[in-house]
Amino acid sequence: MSIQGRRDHIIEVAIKLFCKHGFHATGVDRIMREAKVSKKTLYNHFRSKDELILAALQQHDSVFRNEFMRDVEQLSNSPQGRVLAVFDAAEKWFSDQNFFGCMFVNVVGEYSDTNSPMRGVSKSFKKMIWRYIRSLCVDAGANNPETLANQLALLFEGAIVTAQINGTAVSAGVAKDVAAQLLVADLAAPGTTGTATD
Amino acid sequence: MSIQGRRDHIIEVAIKLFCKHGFHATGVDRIMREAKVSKKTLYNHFRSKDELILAALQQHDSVFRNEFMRDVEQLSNSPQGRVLAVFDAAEKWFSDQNFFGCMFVNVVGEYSDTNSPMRGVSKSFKKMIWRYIRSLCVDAGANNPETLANQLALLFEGAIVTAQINGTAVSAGVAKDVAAQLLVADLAAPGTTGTATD
DNA sequence: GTCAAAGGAAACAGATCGGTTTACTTAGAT
DNA sequence: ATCTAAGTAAACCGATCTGTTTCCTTTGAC
Repeated sequence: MSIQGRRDHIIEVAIKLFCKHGFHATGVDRIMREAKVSKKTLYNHFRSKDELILAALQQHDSVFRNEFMRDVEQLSNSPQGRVLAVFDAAEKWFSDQNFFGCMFVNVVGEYSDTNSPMRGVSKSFKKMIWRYIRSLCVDAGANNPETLANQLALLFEGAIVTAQINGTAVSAGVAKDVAAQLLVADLAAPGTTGTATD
Repeated sequence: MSIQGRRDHIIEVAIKLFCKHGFHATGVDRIMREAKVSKKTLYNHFRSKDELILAALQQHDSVFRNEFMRDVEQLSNSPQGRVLAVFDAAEKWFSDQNFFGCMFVNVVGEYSDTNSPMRGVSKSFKKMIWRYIRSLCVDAGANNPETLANQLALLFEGAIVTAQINGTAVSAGVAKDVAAQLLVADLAAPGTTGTATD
């Protein structure tokens, strides 16, 4: 296996374990055992467990972003339909066998220090999601895309956590219903300027 | 100090540490040190760390429930105002120096086993919140209190997580705006029967 | 074929983990 | 005053934690 492929494999295994068991509960020994890699190799690729966590978060950001956007765009072709398709993509995500909530929410629960690099990655991930939703709102012709994106992002977040705790994907449908109401309300509304929440 | 008071004091310290640093990251040594209690005493009150975690969750459930409901009821006197006051109480909560997100969301991120007692406590906490919101909706004369409660609970959850990640309380205001729209829409709607999401 | 870089297995280090035990002290009810 | 229940401090247990080191094998470029 190539050197980069090995590194990616370690990260992939780490992501799975971090999502399932959390960050402090997942030891380096377990990651190397399940990745079938020696400890020396792991520490040759990552200077510390914290750096591996950061690399895992960044990789997950990239992978999730691509898969999620692809799903949304495949689920609907109309601009307004895509705004709502966010919640269909969410439902698919929640239904996955390996859904354990949002990795970026989970990491923030274990690292409360505001200056922690993990929190920085989480914030930027959520901002990326918000920008994506906003772009969908703009494409849909929203009068207040920023405000609408704030609202939809909140629904999205709530649906994730609710699905995680209750172990069902139905929250995605609830969120989608609200999203549809908010979208039609916005399209009928006068164009006042909204602001971002972050 | 009374025997019950000592037990409560340990739990209180444990809650603070679990919220701030997470569950796996908080060792019993640190809890006993900060509670100024010997290890023998701690294990005299709790058979294991897991039992202490459970006791902390249950205690937090009770304390939070009472404080939150009191806040909501103090923030508004009208039935419809109280539905929205949920988000004013949330804003107050998010603004607290010691706000580190929802303890019940955080614990689920560290214990993914569906049969874990921690997850059971989390589910029942969220169900309690949902029932409270529903009762407020009923009092407000909602046509579809169950559906409306599903929607408002989702917004509530989203506001919590967003406040936790971004470190600001503005998400409460966003959620409140949406809640107001949903409430007026419900009051103007025909009475179809909704269902719970859990 | 040779040589260097990388990997594997395992021992090792020092700290911390959850949890038990020992020996001694305190406080309260009788 | 006495006796018991509960407390403390600290040693101790085996396991696990992150991270390093040693020694030996593999592999790929030249």
